[in-house]
Amino acid sequence: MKLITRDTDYAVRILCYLSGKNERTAVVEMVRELKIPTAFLRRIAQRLSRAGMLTSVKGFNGGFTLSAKPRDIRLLDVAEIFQGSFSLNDCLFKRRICPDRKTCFLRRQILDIEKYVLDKFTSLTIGDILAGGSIDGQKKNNQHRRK
Amino acid sequence: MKLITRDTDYAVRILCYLSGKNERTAVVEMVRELKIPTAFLRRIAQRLSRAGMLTSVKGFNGGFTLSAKPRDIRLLDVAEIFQGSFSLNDCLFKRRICPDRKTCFLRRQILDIEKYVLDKFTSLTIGDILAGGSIDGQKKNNQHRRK
DNA sequence: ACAAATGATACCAATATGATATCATTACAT
DNA sequence: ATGTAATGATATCATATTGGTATCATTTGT
Repeated sequence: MKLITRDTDYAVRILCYLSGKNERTAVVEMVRELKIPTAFLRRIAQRLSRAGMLTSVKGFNGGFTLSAKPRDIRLLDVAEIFQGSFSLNDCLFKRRICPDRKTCFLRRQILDIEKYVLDKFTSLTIGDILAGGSIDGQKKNNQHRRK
Repeated sequence: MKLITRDTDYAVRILCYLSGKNERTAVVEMVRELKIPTAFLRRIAQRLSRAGMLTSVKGFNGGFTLSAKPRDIRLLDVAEIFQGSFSLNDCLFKRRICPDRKTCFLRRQILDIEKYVLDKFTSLTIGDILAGGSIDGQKKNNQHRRK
């Protein structure tokens, strides 16, 4: 059971790092700070850029900046870039008509659980992560104030 | 985001089917009823057997029977046979010391969500699935009575 | 001895994951 | 104008997981 992949994890770190900076930041600098393999970090930053989460500037002194406020970047949207849709529609049984009532019930249970995960991923933002981490974990249980 | 794999799904169907039967049941019969490819069903039944959920009898007139009451077979245990441990320990960061507080916070959130999933999978049993399905979905919201 | 069953494995194709490498393009500085 | 520092786009690769098949060994009732 793996809710987020390494790409998503790295993306979150990149977004958090850029939240604390006002200037454009080049990949080389991020690599230095975040210990993520250069080529990999580059690809992740590019994907975030294409997705509109980062704004990029090419050429000399180029680099990346956050396109939105940390508070407005939802974990769900980050995760979907790298892990595909979290939509509840694509369950195992997509293509066939419900074979019997029993497995239908299971399916409903699974969908309920997935919905819970979806809600959590939707309400958690980069801002929450920054806040949760910077005050030594004391604000740990405050992250749902926007629900 | 896929909470259960096809093996687990098929295993649940097999367990549900055997719940409704008192005699030993051979793979051929299950295949007829459950529309699962023979070789695949066989492998799944064997794994369930090795895990102690089914009791098998070899030879002429052999087959499988449930080893426990439906109410005592937890979805968690079924899923773990096919999908490995749902333990919360194996997060992405297993091998390294927590690189910074921000991602630690993320990790805690992820672990909390995983714990929720774990709880659900633990409380749901084959018995619940049978009950949920057999009364035309009317008992849909009753499945947590044992929590 | 035969046939009907499971046990144990080995294998295979497709996809996802984690990561690297390369060439093209842009843009500043001189 | 040219070199260099940057991102853009993509191709490639190794490994693991998933979904499924095939085969041979073993057991057992008739």
